[in-house]
Amino acid sequence: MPRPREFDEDRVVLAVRDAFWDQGYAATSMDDLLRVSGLGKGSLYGAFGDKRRLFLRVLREYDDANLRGLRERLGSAARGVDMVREFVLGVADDPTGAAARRGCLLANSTAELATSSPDVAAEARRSYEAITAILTEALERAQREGDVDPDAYAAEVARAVLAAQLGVVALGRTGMDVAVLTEVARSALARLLPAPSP
Amino acid sequence: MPRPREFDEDRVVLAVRDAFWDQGYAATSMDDLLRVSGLGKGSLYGAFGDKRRLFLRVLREYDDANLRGLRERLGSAARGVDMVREFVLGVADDPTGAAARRGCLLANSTAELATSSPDVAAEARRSYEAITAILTEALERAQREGDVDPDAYAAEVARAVLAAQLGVVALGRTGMDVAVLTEVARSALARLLPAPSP
DNA sequence: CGAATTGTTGACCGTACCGTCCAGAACACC
DNA sequence: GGTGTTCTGGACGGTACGGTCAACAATTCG
Repeated sequence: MPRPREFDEDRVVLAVRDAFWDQGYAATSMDDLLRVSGLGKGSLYGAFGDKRRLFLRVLREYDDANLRGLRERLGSAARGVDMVREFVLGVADDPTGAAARRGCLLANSTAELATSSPDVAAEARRSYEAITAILTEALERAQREGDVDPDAYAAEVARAVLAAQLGVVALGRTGMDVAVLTEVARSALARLLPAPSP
Repeated sequence: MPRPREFDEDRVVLAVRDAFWDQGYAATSMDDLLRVSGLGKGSLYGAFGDKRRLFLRVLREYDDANLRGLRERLGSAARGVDMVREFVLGVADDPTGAAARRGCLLANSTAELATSSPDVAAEARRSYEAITAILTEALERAQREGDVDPDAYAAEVARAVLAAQLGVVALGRTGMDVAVLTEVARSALARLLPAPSP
């Protein structure tokens, strides 16, 4: 009996995500969101609730997509160590530097909102723990494959790798030269992944 | 001939800094700043200009104080490597975790504003380059003192250490357990600072 | 004491904010 | 075709926003 939706929820979430990503949460107005989504006020509020709820949904979907992508890359990587390296080096992959300047929506949001919004902080913990688990798995595989020192504690290395990646993300946001950024990622990786004694 | 100021500029800058630090730039209103500074509107605008100018001044003074502190610690450290270790471990120093949750004003601001404000991005580049230089000096001293592999390229290690510290700062902001955060810092340091072959 | 200069206060302006609400439109089912 | 249900668009309200301004206060110098 009901009237059907005229819009695709996923498209709206993506459009809204980009707005939050580029401007930050507080600096993005509801008018901005209406503009980029193309919806009217009643539709947006009816389908997603207020600004805060919409943002949290966008953030969760962003994180979930991100985790799915990492698991896929782990599954398809030739070697476990490749996935770990790509995780860090990928931050500086775009030669124009645009992706690095944009950074990560989760990292940006955590920095902006963690103090005032426990939900965002909790989401960040959830996401980073999941990433750590994936990296740990990748590193354990790398140990079996002989690419990483089997005596290292994989979970500990995973956390250090995550920290390094987050640092590279933070540096990328400053707009520093992409070549230098790549060098930072490369040198951090070289030291964090202990090579097996031959 | 003029009427003297009734307030201390430095106190105002510190109070305003705390407001921006805790709430972020966009979420802090001019009314908030008037409240925490205790000034009237005319005084604040007369002495510091608009919100944006005031923020940039606060950020610059924060950075300068930060760099001064690092140089002092380098000067007073018993060994160069101690200063480097303290730089990373200090993030998780507060056992209550409050300092870690608060994070770094520069890192928070860069994540929130780098896209929309070139001034903030430039300030971040300036600050991180200066920190890299200080860390490089500390690491070169550590090499002379026999605490770090003399064959390592100090500037490269310095950049990796900075990335690791920024990563720990980012993780700290999520409110994760301080003990775990300390372990992350410790394990990253252990791998980033190549010990000299004995 | 008077003139000149700067600091202070808070009223005021126009705008933009977020969220609600309602009248009408579009469909499904009978 | 009628009825019930949801969706849509925009008008509307109350508030808070950043910033300006003018009147008044405090001081220094002549």
